[in-house]
Amino acid sequence: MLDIKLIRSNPDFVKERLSTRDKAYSKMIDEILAADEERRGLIRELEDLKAEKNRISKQIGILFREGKKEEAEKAKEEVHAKNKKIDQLEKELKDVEKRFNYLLLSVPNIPHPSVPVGEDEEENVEIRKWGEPRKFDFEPLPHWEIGEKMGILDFERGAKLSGSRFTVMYGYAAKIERALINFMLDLHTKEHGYTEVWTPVLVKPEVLKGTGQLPKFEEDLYKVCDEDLYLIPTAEVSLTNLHANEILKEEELPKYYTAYTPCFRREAGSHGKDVRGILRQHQFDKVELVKIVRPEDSYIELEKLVKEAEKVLQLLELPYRVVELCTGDLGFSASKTYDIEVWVPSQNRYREISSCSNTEDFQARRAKIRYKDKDGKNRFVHTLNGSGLAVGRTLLAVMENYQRKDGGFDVPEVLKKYM
RNA sequence: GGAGAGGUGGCCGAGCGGUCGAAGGCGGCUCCCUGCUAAGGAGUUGAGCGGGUUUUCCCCGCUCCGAGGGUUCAAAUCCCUCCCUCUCCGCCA
Repeated sequence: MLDIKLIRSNPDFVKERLSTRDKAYSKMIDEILAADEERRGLIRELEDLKAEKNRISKQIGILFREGKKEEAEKAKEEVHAKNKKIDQLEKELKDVEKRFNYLLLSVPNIPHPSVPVGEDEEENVEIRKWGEPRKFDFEPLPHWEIGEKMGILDFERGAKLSGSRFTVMYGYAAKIERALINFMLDLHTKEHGYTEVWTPVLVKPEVLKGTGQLPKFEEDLYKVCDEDLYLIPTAEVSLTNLHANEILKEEELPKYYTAYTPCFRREAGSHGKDVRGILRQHQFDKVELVKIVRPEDSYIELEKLVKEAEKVLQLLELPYRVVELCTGDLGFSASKTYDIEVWVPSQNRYREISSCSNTEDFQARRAKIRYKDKDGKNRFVHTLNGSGLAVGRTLLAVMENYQRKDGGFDVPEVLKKYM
């Protein structure tokens, strides 16, 4: 959520920055300003009325004590009239505020000035590459063929149980999945200073509002039908909201959290995309990294975060590249995002395996995560999140990059002690 | 799921329908005292919003005592609904 005071005081700046994402936001800012104007007018009127009412009410107490019954009764009449007006204005205010809040919650974050301007992923900028894609002396197979031949990936039974984009893994695949999770968590907790967290995967709507999935992206989420709970699309949701509605002490910052959780996404709107294999599933495992930091540290922390995620691929010896997302490809809550893309031999291209973002105070404002600074002032923290990494996609990358001519594949050295 | 108890400021804990944003204690901060430390003394210390003034100083107002409704001129205080925590029972991985 953007600061309404920023929108109010500098609408042209906000419009200009948001138009790098999509031109349509200009109109939305105007609507917000209009609603804000209306809202504040009502508040002013209401507060004056309430102040007056409170004053008279206090008088009534005094009058009764002094035995001045008639005067008190007269004053009551006066308050009655005020209450009628107050009720009416409050109803109006409620409506305006509902509209205002919805609008404000529907505006995406402002891209950082360093973010390249562009329309879509075509204009993302490659920052660096690591490793050399392997030259095969045979035609590399896609992971689904390797998996089916080995009998460790079962798409048919996945579909039988749950429908398309659900997979069953047996033996080796299941075991590597588990090994990868342990390997990643160990790396981040032992080498990078993260605290391992285990969280619920069903959360309340306000939690999803905090990180920006609601109210705008409800169709991407799975909702439980008998209760007001949603399955998390990423552990970023539960980790970031750990400190919702809290005022932290400055000394407590930064906080580094990592968690393994399954993630659930409806993948509405991606029909026909990546339908084969385990690249895009409704349920997948991910080890997530979340940082809660002081505003002045957040961009240094973002660079560190990307390196920490990259480290996983380096140790697994999987070739990858880092790209910076352009304004048009930036996620809703992000100010700046680096994607890490791993080499996928069967597709002869790099595919996203991690996304690392600084949301600045966008989520902090929504979730009300603050800290008390040295002067005793409450300020919003900055929050960051990144995949460290998407586990299923890592498994797929291992299977394809480490495949052998005989149809099997090798296990990366660092994983062997986890097997 | 059943029975009972309870949800008040960073924490603990009082609270009669008006004088309660809330006693008291702890903690924090500032100052005094002290050679240092400890002890002692004085003061101060919630959040959000709107407005004024203007900027990082303050002033005025509104709202907030789990959440949402209701009664009343007036609710932390009375009533209803919901949520959560604790104890006991039941059920269960």
